[in-house]
Amino acid sequence: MSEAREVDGAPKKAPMREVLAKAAFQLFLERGFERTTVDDIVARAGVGRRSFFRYFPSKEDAVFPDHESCLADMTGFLDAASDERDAVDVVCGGARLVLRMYAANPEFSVQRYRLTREVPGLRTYELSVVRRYERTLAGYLRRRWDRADDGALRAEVVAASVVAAHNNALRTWLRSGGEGDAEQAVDRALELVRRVWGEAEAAPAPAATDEEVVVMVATKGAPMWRVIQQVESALRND
Amino acid sequence: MSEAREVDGAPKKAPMREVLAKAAFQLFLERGFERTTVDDIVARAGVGRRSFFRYFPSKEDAVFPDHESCLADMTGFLDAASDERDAVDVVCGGARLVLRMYAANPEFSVQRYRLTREVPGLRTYELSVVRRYERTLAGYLRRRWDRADDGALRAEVVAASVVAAHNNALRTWLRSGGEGDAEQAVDRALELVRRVWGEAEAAPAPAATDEEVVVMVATKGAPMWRVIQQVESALRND
DNA sequence: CCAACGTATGGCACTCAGTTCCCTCTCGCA
DNA sequence: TGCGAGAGGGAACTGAGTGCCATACGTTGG
Repeated sequence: MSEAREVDGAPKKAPMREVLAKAAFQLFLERGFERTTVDDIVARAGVGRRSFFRYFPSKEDAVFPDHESCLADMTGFLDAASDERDAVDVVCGGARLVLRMYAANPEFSVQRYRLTREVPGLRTYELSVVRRYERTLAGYLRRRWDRADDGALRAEVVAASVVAAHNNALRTWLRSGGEGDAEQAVDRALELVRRVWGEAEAAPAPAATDEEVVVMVATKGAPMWRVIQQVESALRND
Repeated sequence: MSEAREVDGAPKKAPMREVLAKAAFQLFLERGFERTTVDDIVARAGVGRRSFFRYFPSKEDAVFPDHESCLADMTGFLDAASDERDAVDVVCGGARLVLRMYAANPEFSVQRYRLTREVPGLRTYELSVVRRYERTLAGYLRRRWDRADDGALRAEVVAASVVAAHNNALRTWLRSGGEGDAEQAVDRALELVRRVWGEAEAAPAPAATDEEVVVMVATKGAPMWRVIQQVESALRND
């Protein structure tokens, strides 16, 4: 279907930024990223070459037109989060925002994923984007854990873990061609991180007083992460 | 002191790659990275422009001349590691290799750090280098955890955690100007990861049979990472 | 001693990303 | 009608990176 609907009388001229992004992406799919020049893009979009760089600081930016606003969303989300909530939960919520952006346009996301996998320059660019998300999450955690021992260290490790878990689930979903429930897959991956680093339990913990204790027994050779699972299920079971 | 020693009779002509790297780094410190052109570098090195790109695929590569060999070292280290060892321990050992490369030339590392901080292009490039280390570590863990539940996910999360912990300690050391014991600082940071994700205990566990059990008691509201500390000290205390 | 050959290097010209500077068009407003 | 601002167009420039070929040097073989 055509994307230029004129429901409201006057034909809305599509904003130049979107025209450029669409023309660029088409060409990238047709000829590949490196074999497409900026001149090709502006020729197809029917605009001047200078205009491209007014809307995208680099050719790579045209492949990720929506990350800038998503980063702003994440910043707003973290700023608005209550300090009562478990900091790790909040950060996982921030990661979910990114996922939702990908899941909103499955076919576009999958095509872009395939493109990015094959072009080293795009992989590098994507890294710098991901890094900004990670630094945003780490900054939030550092503020929350200001006074804690090794707060800064833990903040960076947890932020990296959340990003890695998110990306693992996201990439699995993208590789599958966008089949299945991406959000559920990411939640499952993030659960691994929350179980290890979260301060509070996922369960609402209805009337548990601080006096309550839990006793657990483990065999001495058990792997730590399995012990953690046991501890967690024991703590959750109220 | 001069670096062209002639101990063995014939004056050894320094290899072109090092001549170029040295000339490039000098100029980057004097004028900054972006205000230095490749022509400037080859002029100072006294060689042809084409030779620069024979030894460095890009201008950025001249800032990180030793990462390629360090990555090869890490790959060799992981390939040679015994499968008996705790996989997380092995990966931490791999990260230590990188640190030792930085610690071998403190003043160079510190100057390069300051340069990298200020130049976005170099930051991005460094990201892609770090990513290759991370993927190497994750690949090792994935092989080790092939048959485990969520092996691939855990591999990526642990690799990201190790890299984040390493980088946190490394950057703290670099910011300090290279004072203090970098290796000790990194070990301390990696300990946080090992405590959470390591399968075995650091202690040799002399004659502990699998029948031995440990009992621990925790208050119900305690943060998970603190519970882990308790479990770990209980398990260690044999 | 010379020829043939592989390798290391220099030089030149080209493509293309990204920038600078300036021009034109249009729209809103006085 | 005039005018200022902002969006877009376009020529020219810088500099990274590549392709192609010429040159120099050391080595091997006759």
